[in-house]
Amino acid sequence: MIDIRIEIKHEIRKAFKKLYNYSCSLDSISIDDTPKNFEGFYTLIIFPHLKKLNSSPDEVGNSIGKYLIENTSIVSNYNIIKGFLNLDLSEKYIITLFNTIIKSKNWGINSTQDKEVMVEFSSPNTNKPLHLGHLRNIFLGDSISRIYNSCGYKTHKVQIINDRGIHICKSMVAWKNFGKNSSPDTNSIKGDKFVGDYYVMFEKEQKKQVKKLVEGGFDKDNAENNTPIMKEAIDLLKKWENKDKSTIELWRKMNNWVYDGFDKTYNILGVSFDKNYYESDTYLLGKKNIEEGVSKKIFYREDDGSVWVNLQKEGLDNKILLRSDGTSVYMTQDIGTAIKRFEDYPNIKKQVYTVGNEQDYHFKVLFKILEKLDYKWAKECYHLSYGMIDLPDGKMKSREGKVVDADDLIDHMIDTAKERTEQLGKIDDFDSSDLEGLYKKIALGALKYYLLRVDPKKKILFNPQESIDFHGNTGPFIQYTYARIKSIIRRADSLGLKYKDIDIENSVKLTVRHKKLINHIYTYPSVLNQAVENYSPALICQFLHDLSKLFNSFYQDEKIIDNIKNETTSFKIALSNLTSNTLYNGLSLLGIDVTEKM
RNA sequence: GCGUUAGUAGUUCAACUGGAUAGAACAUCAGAUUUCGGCUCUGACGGUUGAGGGUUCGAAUCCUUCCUAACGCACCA
Repeated sequence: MIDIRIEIKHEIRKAFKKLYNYSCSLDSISIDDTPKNFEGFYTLIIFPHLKKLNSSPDEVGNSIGKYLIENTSIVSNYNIIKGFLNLDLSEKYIITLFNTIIKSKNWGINSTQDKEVMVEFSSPNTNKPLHLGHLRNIFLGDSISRIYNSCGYKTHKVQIINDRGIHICKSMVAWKNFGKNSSPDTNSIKGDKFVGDYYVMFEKEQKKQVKKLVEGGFDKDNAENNTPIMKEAIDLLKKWENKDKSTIELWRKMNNWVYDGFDKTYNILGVSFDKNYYESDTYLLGKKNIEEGVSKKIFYREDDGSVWVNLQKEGLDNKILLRSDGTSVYMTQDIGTAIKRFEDYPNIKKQVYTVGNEQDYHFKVLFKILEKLDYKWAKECYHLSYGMIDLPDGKMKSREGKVVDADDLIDHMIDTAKERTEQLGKIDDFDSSDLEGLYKKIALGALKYYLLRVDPKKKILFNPQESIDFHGNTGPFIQYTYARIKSIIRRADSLGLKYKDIDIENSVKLTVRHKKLINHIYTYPSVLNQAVENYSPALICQFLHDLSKLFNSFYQDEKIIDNIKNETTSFKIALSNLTSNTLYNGLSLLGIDVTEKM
């Protein structure tokens, strides 16, 4: 596909040369979209060139405008306002664009898969169920990997599961003490919820015991590590590290409950992973890599035995890599995991870590360390950092139990979707299993879109009312537009109207709405490129919302299947069909399903 | 204290990386359906872009000083 802007830039450069004997680079020519309230599609900004041209904006605008009309087939008209030259695209050119899109079959999709990329996301701890924060992470990571995929990359979706450490031992202790051999099955609740409840139980009991100790004269910091129940947890962690059989068994059992629960949630969300990395597998690798770094003098060992890296030259600080007792810290296993991943997949061009912005500094340090260790791929590691989610009454705090549970939220969204859809009463020809699928699609469409439409870097204020809104800039609005078009297509099919593989000739009269719609669809591939470059599904949301508005406006303005049924009718159906295909493709990159009726 | 990031209509978000009169959506108000799906469309209202200073043809965007908020600066994960 040819980028329209670049094509225009080339022509303008030629015009400058020919009319003014003025040479400039393509980059110095800036072409913008023409703002809505002015006539035209693209706008040349003349100001930057005035000095060199030694002329006035009007003069330059007129001569360039005339040149483009006479010497290219792109421009049919122009107007100049101040130093801005607004260019109208010719019908002939728009028709070329239209035919290009029609012939490409899958506009915007690059299925070469000749590059590889790894995307890490989700990566939960195993002591708590997934919450709203995870959902943003999961949707982002999943969407980014889908976007990569449609831009020609083979993608590997992975997560690192924090399955080991004091947190899971806390759940284990609580279960041993209060669990009475119960299980998710006996209590008929999801496994992750089950284990999470024991974690909460631990924290409650811990609080009680700390209070007791403090009353007995302990100072607070000391008390936290000296309660009987905490001692038990620490003891369990030691046993785990020494591979105590019954401890490992319990650990495995509880983690498996959690994985069962996670799988159910992932399943509803429609996300999956190609490979899981487990901290329990990789934390020892990191230690090995660090010892090697010490012997190469990249890291240094303090007298007490702890290992550090000095990053002051890089503008950062010193960072500990191994504790004095030889145990690993977070950074340790991240180093090991990164190295292992590039060993597992030597061809990946890029590794994307989807992790919240609270860890910006951590990843800066990690990538610097990998660079110091002389891994060439270190610069291909990218931290896809995203903002936290705030609730109307403040920040989510998982330690205080102030979280929005993922499953509860989804259930609630599905209920709302059901309620609203029933009110509309357009579902007579659905059977009950269709309906269940329909509500789920709408609910998740709303939720995914709501969390993806905001620039990842920015924090999100989660407003429960707005998140389940189906009007305006929302997922269901776009799903509705799709369903609406599909209804037209069904009708066209039943009437035997032709709209596929048509070649539009000049006999079709294009309106401004047609032209805007075609131009918009034509830019889809460049939107995808931008989305990849900026790691931003939000750009796709915006594109789809604009596309839906353009279509609905066109739909309202004129009858698509009219009585005339000539080439123009075919064209309008084809344009609708093209719109629905693009909506379908775009939504699928957000992980949002469409529905033929709703 | 130091560092990072942010602050835009009443609210939630945009602004093509320095371009025009800062755009959408929600909410509010006024309209549109003998019609292919009204979860739609067309308008109106709404702004000193946190504040001041600077850079230039031109600043929400770059520099600077304040103010406010979040996060980070652990032998936590």
